[in-house]
Amino acid sequence: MKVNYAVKQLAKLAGVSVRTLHLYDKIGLLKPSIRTASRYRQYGEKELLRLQQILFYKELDFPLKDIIHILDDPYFGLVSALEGHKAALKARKERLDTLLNTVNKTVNHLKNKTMQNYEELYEGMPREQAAAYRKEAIEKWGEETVLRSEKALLELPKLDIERLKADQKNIKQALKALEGEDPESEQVQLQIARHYANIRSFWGISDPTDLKAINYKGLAELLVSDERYLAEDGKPDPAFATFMRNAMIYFADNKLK
Amino acid sequence: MKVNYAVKQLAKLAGVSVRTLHLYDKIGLLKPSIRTASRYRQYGEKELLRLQQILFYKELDFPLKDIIHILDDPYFGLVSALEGHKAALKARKERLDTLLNTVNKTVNHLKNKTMQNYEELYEGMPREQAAAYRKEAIEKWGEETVLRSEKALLELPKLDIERLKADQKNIKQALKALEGEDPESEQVQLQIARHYANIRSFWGISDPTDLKAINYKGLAELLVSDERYLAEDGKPDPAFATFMRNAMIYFADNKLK
DNA sequence: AGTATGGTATGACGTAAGGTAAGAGTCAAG
DNA sequence: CTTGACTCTTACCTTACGTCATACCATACT
Repeated sequence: MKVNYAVKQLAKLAGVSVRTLHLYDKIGLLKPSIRTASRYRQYGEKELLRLQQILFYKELDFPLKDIIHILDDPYFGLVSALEGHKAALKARKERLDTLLNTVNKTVNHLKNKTMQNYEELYEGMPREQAAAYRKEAIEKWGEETVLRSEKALLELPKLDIERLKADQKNIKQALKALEGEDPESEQVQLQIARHYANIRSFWGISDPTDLKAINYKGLAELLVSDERYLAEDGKPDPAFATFMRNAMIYFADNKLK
Repeated sequence: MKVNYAVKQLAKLAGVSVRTLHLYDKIGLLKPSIRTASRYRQYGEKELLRLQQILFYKELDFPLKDIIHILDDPYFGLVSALEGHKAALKARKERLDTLLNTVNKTVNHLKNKTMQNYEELYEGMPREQAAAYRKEAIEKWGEETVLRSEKALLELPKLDIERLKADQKNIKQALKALEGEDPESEQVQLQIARHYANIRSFWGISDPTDLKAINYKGLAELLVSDERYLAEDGKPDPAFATFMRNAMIYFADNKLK
């Protein structure tokens, strides 16, 4: 009563892939007991047992070359090999401990330099205002985008965020000073371009196609429909809102593709 | 005052190989600041700093692809990446713990099934006799060989060693029964061949060239010069020693190459 | 008998992070 | 002008397979 397994059967039995058995055959780790006339591999019980042993040593992270020796050379120093292996494993574990320590330290270090929470992120705005801001941003760009960007913002070093916020303030001030100019003038458009880049940065959008003209125009409409976005000091400024909307729309239509 | 490093200089400074810098250049991880007219790479201070950062993340086991993103994309979620990495490191550590446990168990299991010490290995012989046996073996085959074989023997499952010992006894008894025969007869030579194989196994010599004819003949001479080697029960047997020596020498001269 | 389905064999390419080597060009010093 | 030290690019090698691509084989169904 001899039992024969085809490659796939043996593979399923042992939980390995057919490719693996092909490989083991080629490197002489596990040869089929026979080949059929059409060169199909046939494995018997002995091979199944050997495969179990192979998998055991493989689980111990022995390279296949060593496993060949372990199984084929009865005088192979198995115990010393295991002891040596144990030492190697210990060393690797210690290295991992060191790594974990370093990673922890790094994370803490970074966290101290980053925003701690959403209040801080939206600081400067009244709480309800921040909530509304967020809600509308979600409506405009979708929840996923906003969450992703917030996550990125929270991980950004404080200085960078402060820089972004400061930039935004500067841009608005520069625009405010240009309020009498033609919204299509080069000076205004330059500031609008800065604003666009800043918005993209703030939302963590690196792929230009992610914030298309249509979105930016939507943001422009948002400006006039809710003056809150332009209230530097809490006081609305509808004239400036309209001015900026026009500049943004022109920018979106002409400079963005 | 600008400082320029050639590849080898930078490599030495940072403790990496030139090939590594070539690779980092090719994958866009660290490009030289300029190339000389003859396409020699030149690195500046900025590149040195970047290399330091690269090595930091590399020590944390980040793949180079990730490091590119970490360094080039300011919106890369570094903290989440680190947290995720920490989780991966923890998982690897736990796996290592499991492995260490298994290895330990395996070693203990094996040790229980193997010889514990040299006394046990040479058991059956009086202690001084074992020491002399060992000393002469060292003279014959060299200390390294003997130590290696003893190490192998000590790691061999008990059953196997017992089998070897039993075989040796059997062979000698079979030869004793053939003492009146022609040493060159096929029956005798068959047993001698078994003896030779046994000796080889016992000394853990798997490479046939390691125990050449000359050694085996040396062992044969040893037999008559010191009858202890044939004293089954402690009583010398010079006639049998001579018989066996002849058989061995014939075997060595004719069957071994 | 022909075909649809699915197992099989072989070979080749790709992976991560370089090591190693080959063949050719470059630089500074003696 | 030669020698030795450097450098360039190209390309193959490593581990333990995964993933095709191509072609052959086997069995069941029509």
